[in-house]
Amino acid sequence: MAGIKDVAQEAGVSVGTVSNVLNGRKGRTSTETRARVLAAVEKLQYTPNAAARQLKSGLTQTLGLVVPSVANPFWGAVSHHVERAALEFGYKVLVCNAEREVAREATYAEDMLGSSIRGVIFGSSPVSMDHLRDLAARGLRVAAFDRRSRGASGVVACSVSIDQELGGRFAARHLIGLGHQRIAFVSGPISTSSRIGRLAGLRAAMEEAGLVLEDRHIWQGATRPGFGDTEGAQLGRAAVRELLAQRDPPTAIFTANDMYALGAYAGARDIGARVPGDISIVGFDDIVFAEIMQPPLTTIRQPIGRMSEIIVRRLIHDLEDGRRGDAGGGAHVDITPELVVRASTAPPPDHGRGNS
Amino acid sequence: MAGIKDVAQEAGVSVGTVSNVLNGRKGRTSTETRARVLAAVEKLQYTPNAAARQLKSGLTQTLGLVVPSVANPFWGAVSHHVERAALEFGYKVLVCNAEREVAREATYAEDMLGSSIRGVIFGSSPVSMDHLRDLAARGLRVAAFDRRSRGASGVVACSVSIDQELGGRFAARHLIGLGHQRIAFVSGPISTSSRIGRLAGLRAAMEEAGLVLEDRHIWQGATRPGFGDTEGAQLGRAAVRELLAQRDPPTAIFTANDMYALGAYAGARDIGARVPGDISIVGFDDIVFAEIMQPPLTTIRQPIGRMSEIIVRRLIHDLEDGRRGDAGGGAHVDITPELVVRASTAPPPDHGRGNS
DNA sequence: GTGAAAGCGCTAACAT
DNA sequence: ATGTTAGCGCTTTCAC
Repeated sequence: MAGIKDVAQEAGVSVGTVSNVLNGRKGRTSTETRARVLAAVEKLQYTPNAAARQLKSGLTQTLGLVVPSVANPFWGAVSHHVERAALEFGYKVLVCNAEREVAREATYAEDMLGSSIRGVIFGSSPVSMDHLRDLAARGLRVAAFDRRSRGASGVVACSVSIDQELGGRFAARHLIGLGHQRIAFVSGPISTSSRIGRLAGLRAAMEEAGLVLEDRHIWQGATRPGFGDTEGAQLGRAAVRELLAQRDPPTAIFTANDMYALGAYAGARDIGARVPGDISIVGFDDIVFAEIMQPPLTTIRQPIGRMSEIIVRRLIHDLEDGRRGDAGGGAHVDITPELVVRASTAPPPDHGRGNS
Repeated sequence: MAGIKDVAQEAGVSVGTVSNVLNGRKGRTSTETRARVLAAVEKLQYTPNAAARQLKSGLTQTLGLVVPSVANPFWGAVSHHVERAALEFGYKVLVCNAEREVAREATYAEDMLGSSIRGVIFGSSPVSMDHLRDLAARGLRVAAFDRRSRGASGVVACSVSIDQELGGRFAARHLIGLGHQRIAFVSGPISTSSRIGRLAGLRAAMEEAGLVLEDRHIWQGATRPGFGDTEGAQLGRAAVRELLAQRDPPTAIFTANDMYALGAYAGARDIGARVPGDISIVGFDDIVFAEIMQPPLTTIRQPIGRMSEIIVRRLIHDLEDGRRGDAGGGAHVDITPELVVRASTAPPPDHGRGNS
């Protein structure tokens, strides 16, 4: 591995000069020297050592992104958009897959601190606020994606999310408008603000319509460790089977994300129920597969391209302003979600016979 | 950010001692000193600076993983498994998303070289062998996943892949056994060894059965830059529409991966063709969605858990043995793929009327 | 315009 | 058992 010294020697100049042509202001080296240095760099296949560079300068042009599960294409898409947005500012992004395990999230955060990464975007996940507070106290700029910075002002530098509750309302109103009265909520652990919000929206809209969301219709699956890839789909599948086995089964299901919804399709098929004939399903996120599924899934879309851009811009701005503490502390941007009606929803089977 | 000096001062010892208790052999510090140091670390929330540490030691416990597209859950799953396998050896993995762009792949590789990452696993993608050769020459250990190290012995330290051609044969034989005679191949650019191999297997099996794979049945979509997330699905969708519009349309389609197959479902639906009634579809990879789709997709499974483990183990072993050059140069492990028959395949529509 | 030299935070010899 | 010190490869004043 060639070092800067080798380059300097090869070009017959000092290391300082090499460093200058490589990243000092333009006017500080003669065209001729510069050419010689560049030639040497080329010849020696020199790659600057990032560790040394950042040790000296103390900062990295890298953002961390912690996502709960790469198995969910929603987060794959988020990674993609965040990466793209960061690139425009000359930043790289280090994507960490926490697999919805708090311990891994913590480990990664620790690593980042040690890697001079100064800004991290957390995707919705079960990490505790205390933990984030701790990180923030140690100098890490924390941003939240798809997760509200509730309460903890000063901890989260900025956050973006859609209005989760509104998303829940959109789904509920659509279903209620179709004539559904017994709507179930299917989710993994309801412990993130996004899931809590979605459920709250569903409940609120139902109550406004004079309906009640029964406890037995809130299906909350446990995340089994190592469930990995198939988690969401498996959970959704199991949920439908159990829900439809009830005495007074729901006629519609609203799921915490599209993965559960897709799994719900499989569950419905398992027991011979048709979507949307026997059971209507509304998902959340609008992942690529939503449109391709048969029937195409009605879902709540999150404009992740825009959201990614906003969070990246804010975080970097915040980082480079360098002002600690209160500055933009807790600035939250709320985005309006969008209901995408496709073919997984229809009036309930008994519609027009027993109701209204 | 507290440094090792602060800790030393707080604990009333020297930096060397702190370093020792943090990572020197156990016996070299008194229990009492160790306790004081640890207390100081705790109090100051000290996090060792990774840059400095690796600058000194010269090596990182980090592997790079370059995947062609996080939008394809197959690669999401691979990331997951590689990460898990690496963790067992105490390694982290830096996942890079090349988006099937050679330039990005190159940029990432450059970064890794600069970050003291010494081993990188490349997922199948269109990078040129020359480029890899260059990286290898500069000291990076290169491993290939799902891509054969054809020709270039000495460049790729190790590689794992399924026997692509055999996979193609499995798909073809299944289809031929069902009575299909006109089988199409749907893919993006056929430029990776994996795709080339799959196509070759299809062709070989057809020829063995006395069938011919017509050129017009090889649908090779161009990857449009920025097509991003939906690339595969979109391509598959367009392919089916075009293929079925031909005068003598294929009765079955074998796709280069499941994403294309899923898109193909949508394309079939667009033109009112039923799967498998009017057109049979066989995918490749067996991503989570394959089972959930309606109808469940017949596909060729790659045992990625096992493959990830093998490649990680080999790469790390190779890295730690430190022997340059010939050592295990080009060691390739071939895994047998598996045909998973589900419901997207059936005899061709005219079966029993015009044939055999 | 270019060279010399002082560290960045840490580890590993080497003293004590 | 602990302290001292010399760098790792680079950037960056500061002289020349």
